[in-house]
Amino acid sequence: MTEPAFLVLTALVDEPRHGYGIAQEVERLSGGRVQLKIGTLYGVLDRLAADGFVEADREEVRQGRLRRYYRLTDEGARALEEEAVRLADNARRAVERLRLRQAGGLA
Amino acid sequence: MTEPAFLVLTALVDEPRHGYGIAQEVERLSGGRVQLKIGTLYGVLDRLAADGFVEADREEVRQGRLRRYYRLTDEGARALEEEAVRLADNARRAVERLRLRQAGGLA
DNA sequence: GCCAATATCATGCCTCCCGATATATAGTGG
DNA sequence: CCACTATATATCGGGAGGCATGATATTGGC
Repeated sequence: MTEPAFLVLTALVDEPRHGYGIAQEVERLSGGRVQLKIGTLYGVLDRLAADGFVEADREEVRQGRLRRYYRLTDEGARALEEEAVRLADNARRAVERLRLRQAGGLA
Repeated sequence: MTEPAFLVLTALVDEPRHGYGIAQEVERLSGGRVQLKIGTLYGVLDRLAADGFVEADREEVRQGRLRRYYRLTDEGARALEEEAVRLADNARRAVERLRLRQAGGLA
């Protein structure tokens, strides 16, 4: 799973959000580092929907503009959790090795 | 940084390795989950070298076959560490939210 | 002559990036 | 009231980058 997809799923964990809201939440989640362009976001959402990880929640018309809300499916929550475990494992192993390297390099 | 690139850098933290050795170490590191094809691996190595994250260490001829060893540069070590922090952050935030969701869902 | 180990190359696909476009309403000037 | 523009949101199309995969080259051992 790519980082944009991972962050989109994370943004949908607590509540359904619409496209613009997801983009803003992803930016917030990543500390401003990841700023998904709107065009990028909808491609990501389409793929996640095709995988069954998110689904349409409802549509609202807010000030004449359509808002389509997406929510995380149970399958999406499972996939996100598994991916989070992988990321944490990868990070942990890299950090462990880097520590050993510094120790060895200084000796 | 993509996962293949991340794992290749991690595989080179402790000592220089040659192509086949990197592929085997990546498979071991990932618990058998990531099996880089040789063709994929060299593309990843080329890009990492272009970024200055790895460099050629030495070449050996072992049983008539060329072995080209690569080593991690200091810049590569820094990049790996930064990426590890990002991965850990992403994973931590996702897990936190998922926990809250379960708590909320069960209430 | 065939097999194993290792590296290189070519092709295609998938995902992302980015810019352009569509739409409806609110607001603003005439 | 009408035209124009700005805003919020969604959609579409082209292009680039990175990975997957299979084919090819090379050398020594059996």
